[in-house]
Amino acid sequence: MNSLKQMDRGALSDALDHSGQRTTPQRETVFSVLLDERDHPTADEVYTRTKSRMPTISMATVYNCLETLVSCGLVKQVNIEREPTRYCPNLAPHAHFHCRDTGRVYDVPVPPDKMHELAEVLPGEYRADSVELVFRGHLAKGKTK
Amino acid sequence: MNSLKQMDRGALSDALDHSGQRTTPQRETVFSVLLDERDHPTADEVYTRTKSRMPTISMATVYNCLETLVSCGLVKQVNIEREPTRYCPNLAPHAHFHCRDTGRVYDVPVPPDKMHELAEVLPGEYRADSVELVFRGHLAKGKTK
DNA sequence: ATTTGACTTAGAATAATTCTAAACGATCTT
DNA sequence: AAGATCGTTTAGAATTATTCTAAGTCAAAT
Repeated sequence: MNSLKQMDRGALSDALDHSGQRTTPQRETVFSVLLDERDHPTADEVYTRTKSRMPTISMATVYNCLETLVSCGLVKQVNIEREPTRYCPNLAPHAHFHCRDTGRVYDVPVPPDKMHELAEVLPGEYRADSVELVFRGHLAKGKTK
Repeated sequence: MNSLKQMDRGALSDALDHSGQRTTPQRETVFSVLLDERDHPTADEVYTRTKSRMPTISMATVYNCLETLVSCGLVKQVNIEREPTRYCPNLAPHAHFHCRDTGRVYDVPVPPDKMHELAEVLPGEYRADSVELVFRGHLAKGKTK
């Protein structure tokens, strides 16, 4: 038994079904790990956390599960500066803030109209289907959030 | 002899001096390679191109030179999706467009006011010193530019 | 029951980048 | 000018995130 809420369990099996893939205990557990702590963990961190709930899981499986979740649209990869890929179950459009001090990554909500304005800078021949926006800097004193 | 214009040669030695580093033939040649073809080459591509002008240069030196150029502010690293780091001598603020078909990366000029508007989405506790904006998608038919 | 095919697993392989330690070479000291 | 100094270059080894491989597992379908 993992800690997926009924709603999330449904979303998971729907999405997997929809892309012709199976719901497995490993996939459920990895998904629940991502939902439980939304701090943009790396594959390695996901592995550690998942292993504590399911000690037999392997690193390869964690990579496989993460890839599966990404491919069926439940999870997004967040890549910053060639650091290890991070995983994020926040599907709402948002930007990221990367703290130079701690290396942590925070979600930054972006109003939809701002997102559209952004697209305006693109010359006509470019057809963008995704936009990635990353801020880098420091948090105001002491705020580790 | 490399193909640096007098202006660029000056900018290079100024920037190097300013950061307490030396102007060397290797650094000049790598810099000229970046200026000559602004297609966001990877370190490997820079190595190949540089080697054709300076056959004795090593990969490690190319990495060193690139790092040096980045550290003194003449070149920017462009990281997209954990692909190999690309190098870009365009210092004007700009965004990037990453073509899913060819993998090529194009510069997209961004009006300064748009850049400022962007910062507005950041909650107060975040102090950003850099913004990274990447569009991904396809080029309108046939345009390889 | 057997087969099928997707999934999981451990470990090997890959590839970009960094590290290491030795050699080089220009400038400074005497 | 000879020698010391110190930043730079070099080849190759090391690192590390990720992917690949091939064998094993398991649940559903025949």
